[in-house]
Amino acid sequence: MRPISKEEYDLKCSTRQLFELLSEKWVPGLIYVLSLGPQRPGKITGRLQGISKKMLTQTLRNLENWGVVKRTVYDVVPPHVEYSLTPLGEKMIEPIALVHGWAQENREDIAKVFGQRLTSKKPERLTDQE
Amino acid sequence: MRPISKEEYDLKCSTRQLFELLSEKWVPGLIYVLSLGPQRPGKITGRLQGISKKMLTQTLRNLENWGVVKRTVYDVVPPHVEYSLTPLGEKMIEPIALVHGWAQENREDIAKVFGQRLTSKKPERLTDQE
DNA sequence: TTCCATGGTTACCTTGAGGTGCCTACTTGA
DNA sequence: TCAAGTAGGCACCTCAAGGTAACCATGGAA
Repeated sequence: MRPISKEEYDLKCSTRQLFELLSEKWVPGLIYVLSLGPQRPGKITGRLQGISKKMLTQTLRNLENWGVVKRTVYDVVPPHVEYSLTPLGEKMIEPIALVHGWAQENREDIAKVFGQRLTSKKPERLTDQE
Repeated sequence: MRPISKEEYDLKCSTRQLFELLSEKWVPGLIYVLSLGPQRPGKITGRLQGISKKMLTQTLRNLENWGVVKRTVYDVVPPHVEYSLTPLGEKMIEPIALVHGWAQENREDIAKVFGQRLTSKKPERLTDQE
């Protein structure tokens, strides 16, 4: 009935690991943007509202080391660099797309929760049990 | 062809918001555990390897404020408290289950990436472009 | 000869998420 | 009278994620 198996949510649980990977602030966004096709850094910055140059480079460097992203340099001037997904990266689109699809269908609910989250960072029970 | 729409990944993008919600360390795990049925804190701690008492309470309190989790107190002694998902919480199972399912099918890939991640926290280009 | 665009690197700093430990309150049982 | 189990609050601390800003190298345009 419930859709999730009873597997322990332990440190070696792949679900937990995946969430840990995807919880790095710019990772899902970057994979998402690159899923639209190979991109130059400038373009990526334009599409990822709010990312700084440092975080862009850093996250790309990480994804590169993980084998998720490929960096291609064209030896011209001014420098021309392009980032694209590796086959492994292409695979990672799927879970992101799944979440994306769900998020689109449940905008209102997310907005509701997200609003609550913003207004009460410090946890506080709103209505006290009597 | 590509499964993700061209919607900007901006601050109001529900996908981004959802990832932000789910990236809180214990949130997916807690929703997952509660998806197995209402649970008492002791039981939850047992199932969520590594969570501290403080983080359990804090995360539960947050989820409660967001309307995702319901807290029920039975006035007996010793105290008996139970946490369960609200209808909204039940809805949130779905994206988590989707990621969960994908993670199960792609354990090896995740392990590969996750391993890389652990060995190189500080980003460093492994092979230099010549 | 100064400026711009490109793609980075580096040092520095702040913030807050998350961890540890100790305290309370209640009642039952040894 | 003291321990133990239950639920949780509170103070404190640390580490690292992530932000800002300045700097470098290059060559063509103005």
